[in-house]
Amino acid sequence: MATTEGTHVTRKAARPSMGDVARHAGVSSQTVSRVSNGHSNVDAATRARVIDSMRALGYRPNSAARALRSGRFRTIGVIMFTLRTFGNMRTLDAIATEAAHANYSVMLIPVVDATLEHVSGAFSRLSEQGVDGVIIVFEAHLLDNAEFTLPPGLPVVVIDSNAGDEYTVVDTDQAEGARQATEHLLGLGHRQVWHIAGPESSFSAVHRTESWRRTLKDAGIEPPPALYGDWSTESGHRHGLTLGGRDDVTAIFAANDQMALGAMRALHELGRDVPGDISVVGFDDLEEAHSFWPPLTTIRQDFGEVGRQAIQQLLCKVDEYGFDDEDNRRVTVPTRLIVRESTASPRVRS
Amino acid sequence: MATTEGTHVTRKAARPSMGDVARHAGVSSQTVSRVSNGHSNVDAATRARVIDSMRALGYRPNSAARALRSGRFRTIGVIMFTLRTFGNMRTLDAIATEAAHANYSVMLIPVVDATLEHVSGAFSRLSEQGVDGVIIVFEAHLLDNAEFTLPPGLPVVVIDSNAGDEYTVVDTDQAEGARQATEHLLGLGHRQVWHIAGPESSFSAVHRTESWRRTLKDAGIEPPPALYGDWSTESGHRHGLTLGGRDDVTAIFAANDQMALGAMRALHELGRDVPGDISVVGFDDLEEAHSFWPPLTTIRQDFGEVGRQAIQQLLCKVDEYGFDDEDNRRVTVPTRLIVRESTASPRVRS
DNA sequence: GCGCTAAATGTTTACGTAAACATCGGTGTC
DNA sequence: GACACCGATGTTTACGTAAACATTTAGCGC
Repeated sequence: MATTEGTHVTRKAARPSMGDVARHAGVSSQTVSRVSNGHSNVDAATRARVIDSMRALGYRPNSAARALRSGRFRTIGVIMFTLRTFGNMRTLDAIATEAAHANYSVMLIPVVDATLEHVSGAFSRLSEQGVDGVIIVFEAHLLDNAEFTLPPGLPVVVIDSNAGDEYTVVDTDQAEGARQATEHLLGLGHRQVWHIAGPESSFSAVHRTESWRRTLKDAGIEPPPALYGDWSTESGHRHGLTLGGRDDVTAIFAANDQMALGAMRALHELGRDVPGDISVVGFDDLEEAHSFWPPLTTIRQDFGEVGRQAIQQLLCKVDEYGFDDEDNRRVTVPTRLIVRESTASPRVRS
Repeated sequence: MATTEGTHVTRKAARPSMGDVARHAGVSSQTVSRVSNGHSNVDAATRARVIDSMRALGYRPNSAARALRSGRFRTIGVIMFTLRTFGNMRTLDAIATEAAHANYSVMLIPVVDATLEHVSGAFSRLSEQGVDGVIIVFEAHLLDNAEFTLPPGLPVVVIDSNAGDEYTVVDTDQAEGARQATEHLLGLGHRQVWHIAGPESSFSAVHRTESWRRTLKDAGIEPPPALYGDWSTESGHRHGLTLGGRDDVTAIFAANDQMALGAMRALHELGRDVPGDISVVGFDDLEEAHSFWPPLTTIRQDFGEVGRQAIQQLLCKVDEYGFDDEDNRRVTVPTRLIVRESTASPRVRS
């Protein structure tokens, strides 16, 4: 067991600073700084000597001091409502990977629930922790009544929401995806497409629903009422029972794969064949979707690209920080129809 | 469009510092510091005045300066191999939430692949960024050949691995879970339980496999060879085709839900009934597991508790940093059998 | 060889905070 | 009423870095 004195010594054996390296290499600490930051105006021999000393002493730059001095943290904050959805997880993964590439770290700020209080808390925690920019992954309207005090001038990119013109927005092309799904079913010969929608509080859900409706209208079909779920398999199951009980339903477009899965379970329970009696299309392309029974036809979102774009847009803003804050873009990432075995042409009516 | 001068002014309108607040409130900056840190030895009236000034000026403490001065960052690092598994996502969610409770931020360090190079890179990025402690979520043996230079003395907690006695380890009780799954099947009357295992490079997988084997032996049954997969539905599907083709197979324990799902798809394709012909048990309890067809009997892991325990252990180490570094514990989180409809008693042989 | 330029390096300083120490009243004790 | 003491507040200083400025040295044209 360590004595107090012992621990004190342990603590004292702190990380070496630039000064230590400089002394070891026989140069000034400013030269060490230049080497550390890769400035060009250092003699090759000197640089090598400094690097050797860094190695020898196990020098690591102190990010706090660096941030204090330079005002840059090389860190971006990510505010997320929940990590529990497939899409958010994939997006976060892409963001973190892409940020690491650019030599940025990612600070994760979870928002437990979508109350104003919690969101404000996240923002304030964020502005205390040092970040150079923020990516907000919202699916709600909360940015509208923007009571939030984001530190003014802090670069922001929003994913999965439409925050008007105030911020740069990156998002999957929800409308395009919903159109692909609906047209795929129409193309197979279905005369009508029913829709299990996501919650009306979600922008992506609303976009998908609107696009489904528009696509039907463009095809001269009067859209039936949408059935609103909450993304869960359970809600898909509930609506699946309703739709499966009707003879005139031959095609269902669910706003995500989970609800599609729940609907398919309901259809199984009702003894309806998928796709023989009813075709089902999902949205997302979960890892497991190709192993559902039957393997699910769905719309693949390119979460990786969304994350990449978000980082790219954000870092571009960070670099030009203070020069042209008003330049907010809207980046749209395309979707892809993945055809599997849950869709087929409708049976010819007897 | 902003002029250069304009932007300069914008930049100049920087965040107020303690000095500004102090001047505004007519006190010394040290008093502001005391208020900011909640020290008790400040007069109530003074404190109120300072807080008012903070509000008026929109003061936010500068974390870089604070960290530089105090040596504490109020940040913990999380090193993860991948965010793309259900378990890791849930664990991360719990860690982030729990950390926020304790007023800590989470810095996410992704490791693209499990090469020594990348892991070292993550560690070095980590030690440059300031963190007070690290949670490592590994499933591989990499910690053994610990070439890695974690900053000495940095508190570490490892999840999902067994890193010997060097670190505190928090993990799901893999052995218990596998035993529950196997005994559930035996209890239903199955005479043999086949196992679709996770990769041998994964500690959790190995634990589950060993426990399955031991449970069978304890029941006086000679375990059949395990079929090794890679966690993916695809590998589950492959082994499902093999097992489904044999008449003597009535019960399958898959090491995770995805492989169970893949196996069930294979069984469907072969026309075998689940659970009529063959019972299937998974491991994890994905959100969707209760909507698989049939709803999957599985072992639920309490990822939330794992995250909570990890944070708790880590913060406890952080607080006693330097006093008793050698106190490494092993925390085990229990599992729970969730019985659904993919398991049943075996059909009586004709 | 003179001065000029540019490259390499050193010196000074400030970033915002909090610990350590200093000061100044007031309060209780005998 | 002198003294010690304590609580509230101010003053000084250092944390590790990098920008700004200063200095030295080498190279080069004339």
